[in-house]
Amino acid sequence: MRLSRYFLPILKESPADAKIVSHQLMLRAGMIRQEAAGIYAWLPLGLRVLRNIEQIVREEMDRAGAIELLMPTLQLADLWRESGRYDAYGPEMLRIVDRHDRELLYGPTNEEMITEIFRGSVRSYKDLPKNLYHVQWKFRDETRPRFGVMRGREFLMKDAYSFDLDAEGARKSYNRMFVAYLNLFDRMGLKAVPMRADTGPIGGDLSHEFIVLADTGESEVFCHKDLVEMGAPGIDVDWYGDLQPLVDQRTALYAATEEMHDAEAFAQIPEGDRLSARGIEVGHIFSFGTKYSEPMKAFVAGPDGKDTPVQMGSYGVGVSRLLGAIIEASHDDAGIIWPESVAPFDVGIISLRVGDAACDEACESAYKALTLAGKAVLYDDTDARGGGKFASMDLIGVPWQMIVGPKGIADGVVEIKNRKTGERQTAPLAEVIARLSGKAA
RNA sequence: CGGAGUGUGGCUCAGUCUGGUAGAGCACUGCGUUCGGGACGCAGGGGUCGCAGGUUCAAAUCCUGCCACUCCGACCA
Repeated sequence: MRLSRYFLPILKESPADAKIVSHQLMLRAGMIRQEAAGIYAWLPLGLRVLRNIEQIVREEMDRAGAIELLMPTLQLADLWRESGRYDAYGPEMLRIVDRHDRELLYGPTNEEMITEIFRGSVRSYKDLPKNLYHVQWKFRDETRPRFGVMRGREFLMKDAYSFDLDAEGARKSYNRMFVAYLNLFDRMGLKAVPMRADTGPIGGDLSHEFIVLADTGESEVFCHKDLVEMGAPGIDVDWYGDLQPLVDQRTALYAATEEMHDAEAFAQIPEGDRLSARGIEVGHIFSFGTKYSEPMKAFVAGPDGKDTPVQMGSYGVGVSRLLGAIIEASHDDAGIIWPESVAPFDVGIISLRVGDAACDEACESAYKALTLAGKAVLYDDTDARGGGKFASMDLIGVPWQMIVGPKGIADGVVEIKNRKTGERQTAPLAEVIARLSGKAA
């Protein structure tokens, strides 16, 4: 993408409304624009990152055996009356009436609808287990939206729903998601710690929140510090085998959110290993048995031919919130430092002298070669001054930056800079192109 | 929902107390000089001061009502 043809409204000053660094940087980098309290338009740069994150989530869900579909944002009130949640949910649910006076709602979550879809098609235990998910916009009418996309009213969520014949199967489904979540957050460069969590209005008995530690986080959390550095299991796991040991490994040590905190148990941990911190909830998984399948009559025939309500679980990832979480975890004074896996562009090319024939030619050839190699390239071909270009490229966090100036080109070399380490080297143009072409996107 | 604030050009804000021709910086447009880490000069364009009423010779400024947004708290898979 040539910057001269792109839409990238960068702000030099930080809008006064933004109180936390991720919100400020998203606004300054021209990723989002607020349209109403807790409601944002996603500008091109923000959308690119959102899509990258979404794609990682999707890949890890698919790998763990979940199947993607897409449910609508609007749902019938009657569906929610079946589970009893239409009245239970309260003013956080946005209720809408259509021209025929039919009561609708903008979905805050989809347990009811997925249960309705499931019961309409599945009759036999032989079709189990199943895990269906989608990535869709949700709306929750929070009394006080804040912190940009971290607590918006409209937000993008991945929600998966599992269906099993019995509790043992449900536990396996839960474990698959547990492991998939560890991998998915790891791929985004995040250290997310699973913690025992309250089930809230979703209900159920087993639940973990995945928490990214950050001072600006909204939740107070307590855990053993070793959990933070425990790496992800990796993708080479036997998804339909026994995942319990992997899960046990991560749940044996103490970790709980404020609601589930047990001060006595926490005190048992050696003092130096205790971690009391704030965190951002980026995922939340639940196992809730027959809470919805029972009242909504989602039954399957078991081996004995008798109908039994299916065992369910639901598994959420706050996709739009993750942008905020990643920025909170990875930035410096100059701006965002995107992990390469989610960066909006892989490589930035900065031309220091637009109009200089040799300089233009070098930039064009690099731009062409890298684009053909499948890299997402942001080519700053504007005639702004160097300093501003460096600042912008750093602000939006492009991981690799290639700096092309007339002085270097006279000797056939360009400068290459890594956003994260700040390391800069000078090397021949062809060599730099070859190196950057080979880097994993 | 309780408490506290803010709405003035695209952005950050001054001006409001004490009514009297709407301002600054950044951004933008044109010309010129510049050019290796946010340049400089000159000349420009752009705002019914959140909305509606009221007071007044005169309202961004005073009064009333409404709307929107922000912050602290409560709330929140």
